[in-house]
Amino acid sequence: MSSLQPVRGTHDLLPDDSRRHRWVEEVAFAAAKRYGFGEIVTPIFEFTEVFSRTLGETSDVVTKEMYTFADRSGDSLTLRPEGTAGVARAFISNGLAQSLPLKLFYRGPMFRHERPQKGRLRQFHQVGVELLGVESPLADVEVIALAWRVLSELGLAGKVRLELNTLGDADSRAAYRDTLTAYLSDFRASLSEDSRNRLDRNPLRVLDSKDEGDRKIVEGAPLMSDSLTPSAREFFATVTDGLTQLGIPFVVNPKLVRGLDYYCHTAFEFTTTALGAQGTVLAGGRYDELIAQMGGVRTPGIGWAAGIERLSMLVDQVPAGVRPITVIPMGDALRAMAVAERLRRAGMTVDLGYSGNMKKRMARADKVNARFAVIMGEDEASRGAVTIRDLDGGTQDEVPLASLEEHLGRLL
RNA sequence: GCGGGUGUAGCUCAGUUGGUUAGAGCGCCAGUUUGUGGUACUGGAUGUCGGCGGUUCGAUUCCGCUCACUCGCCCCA
Repeated sequence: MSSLQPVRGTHDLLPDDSRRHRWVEEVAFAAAKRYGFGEIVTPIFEFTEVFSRTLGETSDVVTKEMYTFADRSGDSLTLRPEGTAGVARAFISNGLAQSLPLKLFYRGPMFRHERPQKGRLRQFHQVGVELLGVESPLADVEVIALAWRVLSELGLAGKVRLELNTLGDADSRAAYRDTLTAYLSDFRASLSEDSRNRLDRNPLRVLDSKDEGDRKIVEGAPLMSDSLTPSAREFFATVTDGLTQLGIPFVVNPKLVRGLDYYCHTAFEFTTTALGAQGTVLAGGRYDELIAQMGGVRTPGIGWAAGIERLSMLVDQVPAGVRPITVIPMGDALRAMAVAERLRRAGMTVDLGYSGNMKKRMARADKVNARFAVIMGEDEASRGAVTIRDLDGGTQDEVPLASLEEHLGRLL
């Protein structure tokens, strides 16, 4: 192992990648703000129990994917594998039950010790939202609408598909779990080994098994929708009606389940076929019992998270950045830097080479995609002037140095 | 964590049926043009042939291990 390689599953974002990454992040944040969300920034590590108690002791994330370590005082800490648990913890720590409903947006790195693949990293980045304190299914509709808005503004509306399901309330889930387990147990011997394990630990997961034999068995399985209590059924109907009224396309997938234990009622996923095995691009659901489970006052919540790397791979092109102005000195480089400073003070983006003759500096201007070059030659200097060259048109004009900002301002 | 594929210059890739100085295109640097770019032409630099070990007179080429990436499973954003 070479120590000059990045750690497995981590990645450097060079300026071009970074521009794309930030753009995705900013589009999401800007949309969230329009829906009334504010940003929350929580630590990237927490006490281990923040995650182990909320995500489910048996979930894969907790049992084998967390970066957990003892710090110098012996506390067990964990690099966050997802964002919701930390937001829930912050909600309790800060007594935010006083200010409901609460709309929070977050972004940043997450860590999971998985086997890396395309679209699956050990340090990856998410944007996400949480809406806390609203019992009504209208919250579900609005939060999904925001997700759809974000994806649309990233130009991905045609590339993703919204799948929706309900996991019901606690009573519905308990009832369904029983009937499903009873059904699957009859086929125990024919199930795949993975699914036999799932049957014991989290039977709902058998539903989305990819094993051929399992799928046949699952086809005949009882559906969640048959076990729903009347109120859970009505809740889900309001969500689907709401999405229909807002013109957001979706398909109900009765086999859609969630990996993390805290979900109930609405579960949804935006998926794509363009990323191989990593088809989920944005996913979320409702978690009414999470905060109570963590020891806070029972506060319903719903949210989603999206993987920035996965979104970035789907995005065709990001808007170009600002084109700079290049200042090219023929003689006194310090004088040029002073002029560059003047232009920057006036709000302009200015590139200034550090060396080279005129030809070199012009070539550099081209490479940084400069819009104009300000040429500071000795001839012009003697007249108190400077030349502005239009790099697209190839034309140039001499203007007084004193009014350079004004001239450039007109041209830009 | 399990199974398959790949690993040669900054990038994309060719090549060596095991044999002396390992190639192309793009990019980079310099020049044709000592005050003018994006084109063209000329020249130049750059590789522990992923790493370690083995077989061999000799390995970038064969074998083993390892690391990384990648595809599928698992899981998930």
